[in-house]
Amino acid sequence: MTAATPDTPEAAPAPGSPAWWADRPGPRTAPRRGRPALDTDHIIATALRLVDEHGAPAFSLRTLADALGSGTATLYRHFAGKDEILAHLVDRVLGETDLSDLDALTTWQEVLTAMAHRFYDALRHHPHIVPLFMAQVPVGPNGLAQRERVLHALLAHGVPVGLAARAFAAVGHYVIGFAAQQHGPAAASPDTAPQLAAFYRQLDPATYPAITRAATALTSVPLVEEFRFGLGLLVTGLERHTPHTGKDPAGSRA
Amino acid sequence: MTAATPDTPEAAPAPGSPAWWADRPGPRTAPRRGRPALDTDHIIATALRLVDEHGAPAFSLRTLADALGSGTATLYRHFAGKDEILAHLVDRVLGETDLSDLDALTTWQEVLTAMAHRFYDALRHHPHIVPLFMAQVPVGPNGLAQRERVLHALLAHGVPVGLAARAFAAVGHYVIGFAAQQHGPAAASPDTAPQLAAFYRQLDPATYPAITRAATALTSVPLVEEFRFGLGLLVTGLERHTPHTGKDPAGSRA
DNA sequence: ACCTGAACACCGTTCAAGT
DNA sequence: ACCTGAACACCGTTCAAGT
Repeated sequence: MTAATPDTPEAAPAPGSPAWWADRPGPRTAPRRGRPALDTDHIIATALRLVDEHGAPAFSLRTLADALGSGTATLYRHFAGKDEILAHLVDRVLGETDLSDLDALTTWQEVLTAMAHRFYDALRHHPHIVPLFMAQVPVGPNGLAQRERVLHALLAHGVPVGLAARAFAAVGHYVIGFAAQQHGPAAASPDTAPQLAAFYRQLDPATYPAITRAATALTSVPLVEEFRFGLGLLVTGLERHTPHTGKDPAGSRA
Repeated sequence: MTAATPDTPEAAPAPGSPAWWADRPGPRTAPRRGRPALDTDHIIATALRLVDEHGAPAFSLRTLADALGSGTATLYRHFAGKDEILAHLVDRVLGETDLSDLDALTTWQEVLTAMAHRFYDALRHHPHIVPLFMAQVPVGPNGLAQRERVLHALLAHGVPVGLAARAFAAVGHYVIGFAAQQHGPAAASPDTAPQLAAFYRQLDPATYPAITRAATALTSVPLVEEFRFGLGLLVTGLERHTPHTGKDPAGSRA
């Protein structure tokens, strides 16, 4: 906050927002002396387990406190409220994605594709968390670390910096949108595609001719194949914007 | 439910799910005789206004009933519960997008681009609704009508049916992902991009060199421009998959 | 000093009592 | 027959009272 935004009251930044994360202490781990009754990491890990097992609607501070053998008031000694706990859940899920080997890949296309698939896998592992990714760019410590790694790898492969940033954003949006609609919490079964196809085919072909045609044609296309397809579109489109593909062993200016 | 899914209890389909919409009465408008104290459309319109004005967290059946001059119990005579009302909200927002002129466009590229921009505009008008698009494919009556129109237009321009379905899905996922992260309810200001850029630039360049480089390079890129960029990637990528572009007046085999 | 039971003002949902 | 006030079992959050 240097000088801009003069008349905004900005009473308190919303948990999960950039301004809020900016006020957090860094990635240091043990801020409290002695042994607090409850460990912050332990709280978040338990919360994630509860959401994974019983779904977000069943998650409450009371169930969390019960699982920890504590009371709800105790949670407020570690977090400002429920929203803050949820923001930490999002960042923890992002932290489960290992992108440390991204620099070893040989083309920027592989970097983007690997990043998309691993992010997608993390979201698939925690379908009930997906809605929490809505509504803001995840800029917690883990989210920042991942973003840094991907951008670094793209830049290392000669992708112009503006293109790298927009490519990261476009792929990220695609992955979140895909995971949300195909693996969201409302999907009781691990694979809703067959149900959706059945629903489309059951529609009246007279009123929905194109939908029913498409549904029949799409029978038995695995979800991961559809994911790969859309991702391939983005990568292919990006190749048109790069000075050279990055695959070519002979640099353009060597 | 013909024969499959033998051991699933499937007590009641979740509101908004395909199975749930399948049980809804069609788009007929006046199912009740006489004049009910509360009109269904009026309830949804009021609910949408409340969510738009005060945000989803502040929306409750009690505030809705108050705005209608009624009691919460009365709402249960029109809807099974809050989730059902929210599912109708999603479909109503989709209904605000006018796609009736899609057939007049001359290329499938224009069809996809127009569809994406109009869908995006609808979501921008109702940022608090965006999270509700998570977790399921919107298959309410309006959602189906839009899907039918777009698929029809794509097929009319010679796009193979399998490609049309996957193109629709990929673009839809991209739009939802973009709108969710850039215009979600947590974004108090109408344009969070400057805030995000400021946040990135304030980071320590030593620990986040790539992010800070990218943030500086991306200063003053309008959001709509970034949206257009990712959308262009998808359309460009799709052109590689089509037998002929549909723009070229001379067919590839004439 | 640190923790927390119990209360507060809500919430979605139900149902017996009203008309 | 239709509607709904009032209750039910929750929720996130707070704070005075405990140790």
